[in-house]
Amino acid sequence: MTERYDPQRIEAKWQRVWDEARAFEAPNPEPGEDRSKSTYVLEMLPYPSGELHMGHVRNYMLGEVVAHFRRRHGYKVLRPMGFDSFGLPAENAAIDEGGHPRDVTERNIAAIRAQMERLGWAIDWERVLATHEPEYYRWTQWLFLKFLEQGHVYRKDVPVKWCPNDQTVLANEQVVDGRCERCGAEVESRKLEQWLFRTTAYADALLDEMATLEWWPERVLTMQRNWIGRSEGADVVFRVDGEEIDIPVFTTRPDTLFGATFFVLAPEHPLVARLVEGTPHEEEVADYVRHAAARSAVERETKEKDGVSTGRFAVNPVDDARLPIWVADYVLMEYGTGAIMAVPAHDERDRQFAERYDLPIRPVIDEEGVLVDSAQFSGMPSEEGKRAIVEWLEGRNGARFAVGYRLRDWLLSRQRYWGCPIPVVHCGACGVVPVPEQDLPVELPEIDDYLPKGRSPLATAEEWLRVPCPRCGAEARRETDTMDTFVDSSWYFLRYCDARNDRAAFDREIVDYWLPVNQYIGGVEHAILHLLYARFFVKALNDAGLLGFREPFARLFTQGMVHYRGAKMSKSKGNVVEPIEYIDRYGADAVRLYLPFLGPVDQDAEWQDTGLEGMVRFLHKLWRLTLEVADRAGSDEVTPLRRKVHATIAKVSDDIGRRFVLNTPIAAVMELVNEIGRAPGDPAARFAAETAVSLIQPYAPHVAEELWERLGRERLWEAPWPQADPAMLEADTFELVVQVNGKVRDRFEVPADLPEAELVARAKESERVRAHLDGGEVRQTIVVPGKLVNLVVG
RNA sequence: GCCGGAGUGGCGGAACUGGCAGACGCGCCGGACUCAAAAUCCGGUUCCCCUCGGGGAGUGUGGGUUCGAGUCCCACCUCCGGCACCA
Repeated sequence: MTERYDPQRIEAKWQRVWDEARAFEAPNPEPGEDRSKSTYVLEMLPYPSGELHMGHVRNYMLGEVVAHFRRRHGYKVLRPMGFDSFGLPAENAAIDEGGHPRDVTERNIAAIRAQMERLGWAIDWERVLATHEPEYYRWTQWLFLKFLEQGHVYRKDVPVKWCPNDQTVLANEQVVDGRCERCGAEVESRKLEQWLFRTTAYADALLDEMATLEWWPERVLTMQRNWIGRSEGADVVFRVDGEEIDIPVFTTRPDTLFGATFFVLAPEHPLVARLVEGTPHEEEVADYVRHAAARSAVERETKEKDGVSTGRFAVNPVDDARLPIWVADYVLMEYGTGAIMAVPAHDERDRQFAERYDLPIRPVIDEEGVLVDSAQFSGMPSEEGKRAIVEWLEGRNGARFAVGYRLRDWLLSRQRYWGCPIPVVHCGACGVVPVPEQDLPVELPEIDDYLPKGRSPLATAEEWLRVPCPRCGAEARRETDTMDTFVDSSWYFLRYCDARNDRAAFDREIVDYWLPVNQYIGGVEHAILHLLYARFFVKALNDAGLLGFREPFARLFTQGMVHYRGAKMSKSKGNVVEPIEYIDRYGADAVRLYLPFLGPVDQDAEWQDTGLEGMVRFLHKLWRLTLEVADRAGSDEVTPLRRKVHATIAKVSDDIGRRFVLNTPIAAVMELVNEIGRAPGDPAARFAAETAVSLIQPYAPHVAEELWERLGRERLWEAPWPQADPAMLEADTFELVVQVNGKVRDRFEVPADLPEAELVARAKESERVRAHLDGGEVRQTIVVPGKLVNLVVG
């Protein structure tokens, strides 16, 4: 009777061993150390929301396998972990349950870390960080000031999206269908002076440098491309008839300029009031503007197009035609210049508007795509016309080529407590003054009430608020807004490299050694914002000379979600499966093994309890068979099982190392173990078991380590990865497949070195093949060496 | 509408450059062990026909290229994801 596999006992044992051996710590490089044998494996840092869930396990298993695999290939592996610990949920929990958001957060971090340790993840805990710690956000603030100094941050009075429920300003990115991404409340519009990052200045860099990201999923690149939304066209200047006022418009269709029949301003356009002042239209237009402002974003998009006339005219620079100027909210102030030339013949939206208000429609392009009724440009293909018209106008200062972007600047101010304070002081005399570097961090004050009431909760901390101006010494006030948490997570991967540095955010030499990240792993939900912001940060820091690279993540992998009972796991649906329950029952190794086995890791997958049991059965089998063969003598005899071992090594190594496919390696090892069970007396059985244990180590390291020890070996975590012997991959016989007209009719063993002519002869001798020739003549034979013979019969 | 991705057994899914479709796991069926059951282990399992041997069909649909197509090309259908009053 062999000893039973007891996961709980061996898991605790090996976790202790690894801990004492500091097995997964990655020392920083000596000066000048070659970075080619190092690798940085990074998973998106978790938000500490309480418990670890299956999605985390699936995510971190990917990094886990890569980290073990590369370490055993001789790489120095950096695999850190941290917590994205500022943010609304902790603050809301504190408001609901009382207590400080910090206490809620730190309790959650401790709980999650304990569960991660229970899973035995190969993480360098010496580098752990949490973004809410002053040791971290001190440098977030320092970076903010650096950005300010470089002109990447600015303040602006902006109409902001305001969530009446969360009492905070939302980034454009956080508004979905006119509703708050977080709570679903309908978003309102307000004017506030806000801090923004000038991300638009990097629009082209963010777009162009995507070309270097060959290892990113196509869909993520597409999403980023769509998000930046670059379109080429021209700025064309229209003059208000009878006034010295020029209004530029952005258009991607300068070829249709001759088809413009009216002109539209967004209701928010600064010239609207001036154009109608003192005219009979003043009241009607003011009315319309007021109503448009009150409309929700949803309403504005779904309703039928409407607008009002200003009674004014704009002069079309191409033909001096007088176009009536309208105000309509289908024109957005945020895109282009907030004004458009309307070409109802060639633009669907303009056409709808023209039909409703009976405005003229003038086609200027025929079915062949050639310009008509366009003065000297008539007869030109429209693409050529675009260029020609702009060039012609350019000479008369009426237009210039221009590029429009969908991307907006990143609004980073938040009127909330639980975030990184913005390190500036407002002085009546000096204006906005940065907090001097030696006074960082500006720590969060202790306050009683975190609930925002239309202004930041920090504004209630009277003593904290009042400071002397760092420049002139007069009484001044601190900035009371905090930063969007995306700021915290836009540079954490740099901090990991030099996590304990208390003199700088990071040392450039060390960061340049580890980065770019060799493999970044996370949810596709971060495909746009987080990844775009992190890329922006790195580019800006590179331009400031703080980094030697321009893209943070060389290779990206986005993993799918884990579903349960046909739906996304969520607390409200009550279909959450807690990893810890399964770890208690079946052990960490079974849970670790199951998540990557579930299906292709880039796709969503369904958790099934019986599936997990299959993993438990496999581990028991591996355990039993390995102990059975453990005290056998080794043998070099070449048997089918020995060949199978080498084939498995090749398959597993290729799948993990080159293709980054993590489920099929598990299947391959299972297949090998099944073979051991079927050939118990095979002289290669011990070698096969040893290899199976070694190959499964990245997935199930505890049981693998224990069995490795029982096999008389030590320290599997740093043992070299097995290598397939190429000679063993080529058998001296192979199974020849014989086809007739492409259909398999027979198969039999033949020597591997048989010449082609002989293969064909053998194929023709087969009785089963002859039965299918139907007396027909073999007109052609196709031979694929080592594989098949296909006889073509006419 | 535009862009990206995917359609394979009862289920999750394998099949890297065209070459034995269905690896591995789940489920189901049969067997061993057991007084019995559970657990465990072993075997079978694409569908249809067949007495054995075997035969036929088969990767969303319709065409095409090829000795040979899940894989390549064309058209279409369905599903998933992203973007969208973006001028």
